[in-house]
Amino acid sequence: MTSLGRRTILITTVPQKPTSPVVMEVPAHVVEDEPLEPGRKRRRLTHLTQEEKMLRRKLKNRVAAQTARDRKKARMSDLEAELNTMERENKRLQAENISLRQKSNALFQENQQLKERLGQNPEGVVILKKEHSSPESAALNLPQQQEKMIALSLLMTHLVACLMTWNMIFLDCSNNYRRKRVMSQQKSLLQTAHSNTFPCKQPLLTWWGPQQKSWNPSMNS
DNA sequence: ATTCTCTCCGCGATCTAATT
DNA sequence: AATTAGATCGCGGAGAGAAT
Repeated sequence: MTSLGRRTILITTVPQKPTSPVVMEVPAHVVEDEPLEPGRKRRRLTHLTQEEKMLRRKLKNRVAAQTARDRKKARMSDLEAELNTMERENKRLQAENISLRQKSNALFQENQQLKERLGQNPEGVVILKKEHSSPESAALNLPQQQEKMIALSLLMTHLVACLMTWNMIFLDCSNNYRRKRVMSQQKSLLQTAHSNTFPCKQPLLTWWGPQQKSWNPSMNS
């Protein structure tokens, strides 16, 4: 226990709105806590009267309520920042997806044209006849076997390119799907911030504290 | 001037977990 | 099991600013 003098406690939590701050006269020994003994989490208040306990309770509750509000505000602020970041990323990925689809279509068209020029049948078997040899190879006087090899390697290159492009699109789509699911989880978290039936078993966010950007509690000192 | 909306705050009730 | 300190929730009052 410390001094027995009375102390004026001035509580102003919102500096920009200093409307009628609560001024209370509280005996110092009611609110001034000595450090807890090691291992102990709660202090005994046997040295206080019932009235002092009520007073202390009100004061502590007031501070706790303000702390809880600050904590909630910080959580919401962090969630909103994260939501904005994810929305921007989603837009970027959608644009990239469109661009990749366009490239894939262009490559597919080019591949079709090359197949037609080579006289390929639907099963993919190349039928090269002497009268179908290209004017380019005729001009270069390339042997028919050599022309066949070039045509085959061109075909293979384009097929591999098509395959890679489609693979990229598939991966991109699945990534987008995963991101959308995370975003919807975040939104539902915003809506049920204080619900007891929290849907995620593994919390996505770290707990409120000095490690967060928005840590700026307007605590009563 | 009055009404409406938003934000902040304090309080009582209730819940949770530590302590006796 | 009962008690109790601390945390959280929901409500209502007060003030500020916008809308009418």
